[in-house]
Amino acid sequence: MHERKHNIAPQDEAHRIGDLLHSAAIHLLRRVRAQDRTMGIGPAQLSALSVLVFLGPRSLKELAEAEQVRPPTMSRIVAGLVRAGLVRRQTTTDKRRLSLEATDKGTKILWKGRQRRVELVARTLQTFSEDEIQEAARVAEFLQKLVARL
Amino acid sequence: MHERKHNIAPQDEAHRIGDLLHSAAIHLLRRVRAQDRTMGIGPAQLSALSVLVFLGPRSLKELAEAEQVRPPTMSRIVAGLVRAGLVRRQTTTDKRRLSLEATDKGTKILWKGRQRRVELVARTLQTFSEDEIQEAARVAEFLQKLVARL
DNA sequence: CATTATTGGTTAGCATAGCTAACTATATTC
DNA sequence: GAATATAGTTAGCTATGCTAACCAATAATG
Repeated sequence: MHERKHNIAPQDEAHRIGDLLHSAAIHLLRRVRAQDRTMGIGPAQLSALSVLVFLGPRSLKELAEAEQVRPPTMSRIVAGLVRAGLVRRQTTTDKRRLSLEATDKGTKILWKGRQRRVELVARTLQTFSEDEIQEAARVAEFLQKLVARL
Repeated sequence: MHERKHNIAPQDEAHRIGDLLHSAAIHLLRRVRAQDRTMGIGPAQLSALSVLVFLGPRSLKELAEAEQVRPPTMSRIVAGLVRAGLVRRQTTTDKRRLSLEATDKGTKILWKGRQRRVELVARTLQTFSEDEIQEAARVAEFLQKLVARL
């Protein structure tokens, strides 16, 4: 056996890190979710709406895939958004398909919601030092890279 | 106005980072959640169970606070865990209060679930270089610190 | 070109998880 | 001992997840 004093086996380390990330993600979202409830739109609706606003119109299936949920689930989420006047169903040449797009109201609401959700994290970050904020930027970018590869 | 060429205003930067973190957290959990469903225990139950396993017995109220949910919500989560034989309700000297503790079965299930959830992240991490894994470790620790201050 | 298969979305029905309001039982306080 | 406070539960609402079963429209195939 090789000497491994202060070295953890890489796969154990990967698990430990995965664990920490997972836990951090859960708690971050729990905190943020509390902000969401103040405006009458659920987290799944807000997330789906953000896809339409930032990535543009999508079919229901595409939206479901982007959001990692099944079509019936997305169908209901969209129904809620349409009911609230935040999303429009447009027909296309292929009459099976829908083109889902955010309304102006939806776009406005999204920005406001986004602001609120992010506010909490941003406020906390502002209590950090300059150096720490820079580190936070690196952290966020790394996470983005990681999640993209997931 | 002061010269600010390559410097973004700190509060904007904080918002940008908050946004990235928020988005990363959502997508990380979406991916991981798919793994969860393969074993018959929901995310809220798993998360509550993990508190009991890793931090020890708790009253219902304490558990609700740790998990950032209201007591009635936790009451039902616990009911599910008890029904599944993963958690035990113990009476205490104060007969209003409960001591909730994980059973052996609960502890075993948790470890298995945890393994699966983390697996995906760990597998992805293993495709990274040594340096990147070290960076990931710093990232995870920073996030932990951030979330703790939230 | 008619039939069959595939694809896109919805509906129905189930479970989990979040909430508030209202209730019961026990402790605490005056 | 009576009033008040605290711990949990129950009831009832909404939102989100799923699968199975369905309809409508398109694509593929004989």
